[in-house]
Amino acid sequence: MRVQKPKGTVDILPGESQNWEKVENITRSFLTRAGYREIRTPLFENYEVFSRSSGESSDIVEKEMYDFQDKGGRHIALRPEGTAGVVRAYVENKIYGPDHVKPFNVYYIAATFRYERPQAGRQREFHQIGIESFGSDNALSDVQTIMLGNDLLHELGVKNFELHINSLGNEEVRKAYHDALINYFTPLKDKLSEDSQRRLGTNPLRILDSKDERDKEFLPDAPKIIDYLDEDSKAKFDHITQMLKDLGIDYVIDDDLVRGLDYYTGVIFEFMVADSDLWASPTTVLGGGRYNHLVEEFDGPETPAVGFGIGEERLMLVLQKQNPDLFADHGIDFFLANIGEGTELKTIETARALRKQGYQVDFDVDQKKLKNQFKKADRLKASYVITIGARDLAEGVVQLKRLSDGKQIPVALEKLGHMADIIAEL
RNA sequence: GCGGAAUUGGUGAAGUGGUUAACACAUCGGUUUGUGGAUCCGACAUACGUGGGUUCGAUUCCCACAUUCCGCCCCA
Repeated sequence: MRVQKPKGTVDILPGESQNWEKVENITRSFLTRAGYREIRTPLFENYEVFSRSSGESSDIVEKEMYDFQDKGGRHIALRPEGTAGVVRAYVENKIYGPDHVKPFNVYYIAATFRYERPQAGRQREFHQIGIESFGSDNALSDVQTIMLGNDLLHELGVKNFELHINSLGNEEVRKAYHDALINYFTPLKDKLSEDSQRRLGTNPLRILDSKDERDKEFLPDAPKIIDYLDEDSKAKFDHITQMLKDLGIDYVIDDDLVRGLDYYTGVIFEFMVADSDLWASPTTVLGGGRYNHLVEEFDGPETPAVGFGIGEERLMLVLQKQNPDLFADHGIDFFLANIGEGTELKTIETARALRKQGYQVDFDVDQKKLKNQFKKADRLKASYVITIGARDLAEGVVQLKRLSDGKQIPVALEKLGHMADIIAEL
């Protein structure tokens, strides 16, 4: 049988997988220090969990969802984003109850699925790193969320990202702004690109984001969301941006910033990376915002919330380019080479003992010639080779050799239990 | 969903309608058996994404499909 992975999926093989581990370990450590704990929710949910929260008319729901009927006739969907499932879990487990400390802060690193045409940094199965904070509407929680995104990217070594932020208001504000955009663009309809003529009917906000020159000339005079915000939203947005300024976090206010999901209600933001070697136009690596009504949508109590999601594949692309040192391959600590009668057992015993001391140790299970064993040690990028030979063994020693400079010393068998000391002497 | 390009061994690749598919790297074996990253010698594609067609004959021409990549839509 000739097998092939499904379109838009990838195998992450050894060599690559350790890079992911590295990024994920740094991320987990970072978020744990910030008081976020991991949540794991199902890979699939009832279809409605995603269709209702993301917006029935959003592209994600209309054409990108992996959904199917299971054998029990249930309409199931693979998660196309992380937030909805977490909100569902929050409500279903009654985490809004008094037993839980508020805000309730969680993170996840999870596989996510969208039926799309694959491209660089876009797959059908991909991974999102996300955080969500439930229970506070204070600007501090918005600022902290943005700050964590900023600091995490810095800690990982992303160099040239730009933070774009904007504010969407409540339901009424969005409605009024939506209408204003339609009123503005409708008379211009014939001059707009085909895509934007279509957007006028589906999602006029997206016209603001158009890359088509025919559209761009009309954008500067288009209505700005900021002029439609209510006083509270405006004051809060100012408060947030002021704090970012005080924290030394650079940002640009981006009137044209819109996000693909319907549930955002307040501040929204994207961290974008411009790298022409990677993408033709600046690409979002991290995006998020405030969503104060989603919990209610799931029949939970009124609960403000804010969060973000990182596209892990895109993050990896950027890091491999901008911080390759992070992925340096250091190889193993010891390779055990053995030669002569009766050295096999001593070899595997020594491997066991050294591993117990915390070292990465390997040896040649195929027992090839000494020369081949050394070659294998080189291939494994071993720092040291310990040669266990029958002649030496009779005298109670093994040979320890540092491969970088070839220096070799005999080591008494009894001392193998204290490898750190021996290496210090070498 | 729309438009474009690509598809030869483990890797990078050259190449032609017709008897041995170049070259390089890597790998494996050897260079007389206790020490590597050097040199030298040798081995290594039943076959050129899959299926069909044209042809006496196709890896080379045509068609379809698949996958990958690029741009758009959209998004992480």
